[in-house]
Amino acid sequence: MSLRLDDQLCFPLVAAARAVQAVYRPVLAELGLTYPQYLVLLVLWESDGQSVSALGQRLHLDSGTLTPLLQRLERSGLVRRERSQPDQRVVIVHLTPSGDALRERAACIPSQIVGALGSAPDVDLAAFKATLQRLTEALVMEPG
Amino acid sequence: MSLRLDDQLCFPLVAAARAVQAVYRPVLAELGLTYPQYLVLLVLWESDGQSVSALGQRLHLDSGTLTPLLQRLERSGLVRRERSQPDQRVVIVHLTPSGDALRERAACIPSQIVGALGSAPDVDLAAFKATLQRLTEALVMEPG
DNA sequence: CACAATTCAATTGTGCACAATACATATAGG
DNA sequence: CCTATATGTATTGTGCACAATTGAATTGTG
Repeated sequence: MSLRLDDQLCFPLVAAARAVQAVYRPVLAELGLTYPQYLVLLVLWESDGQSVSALGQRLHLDSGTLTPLLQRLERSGLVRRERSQPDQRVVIVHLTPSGDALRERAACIPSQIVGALGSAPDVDLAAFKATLQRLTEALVMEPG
Repeated sequence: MSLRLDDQLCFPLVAAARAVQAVYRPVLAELGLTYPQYLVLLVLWESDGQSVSALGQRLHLDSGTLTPLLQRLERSGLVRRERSQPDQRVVIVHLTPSGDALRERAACIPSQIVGALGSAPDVDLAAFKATLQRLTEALVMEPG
């Protein structure tokens, strides 16, 4: 194994992740969202009223990342946070009506993004995604 | 296109990038490096004495990211920054002897990482890397 | 019941990513 | 030469990622 940048696997992966987020950025900016905020909303649109730790498991993020992010979403009026009655340690995140309504405005985003990605030729998206998921799962289970 | 998290391409990509960086983290911590700092050193080990903007082009990073990162590497004694004589706007980054010497200690990193990734079965690394690079290039050239 | 261990969120601190701006230097046109 | 424009880095501000710690609340065990 060499130390040449072009021989590394990780750099293309990280660079691609940054590049794709850059495609989302202007689209999401119109909704006043960042990409990680959008991910949180995706999860809540699927199933509202989840705890911080449940969101963290789904997105592989910890409370140090989620707490301030959720506070910003709360200041934007998109979510509401409240302690669970049965377990006061747990904070449940709910969509507000405005957060729920944003779902309709976001509906067109996936196709917009796919359109922008369309110029990447000959990429088997399904297989590519499967590879990414296998890789992530293998690493998350890892030594640590 | 749906808004379900599992249907998105981008999230697996971003999650995989984070997971791979997490594999590097403890390995690089022994050298006192972060992953982006390691990338900068990879580029300098290939070819010492590059400008900030040249590093930025190679790594797709701007001065707002690189300037403080390089200042930290300078405080660590691994690089030296000096203005180019012919063009005083340009800052050239040089490896110090200690930065150059670190290359030997880093030599074993790629194989360590490949070992950790080895548990991700059935991933054709070469094809996967090619896909990532095609994707990144297509996006970098894009509209913006 | 009491107390230890665990769980969950929040906080703090460091570092990266990027937009916007500022500022110095360099180059070109007149 | 002198000014307009372009270039290269640095700075500032916002937001994300993560380690480490804190503190409250819950659960398990004796």
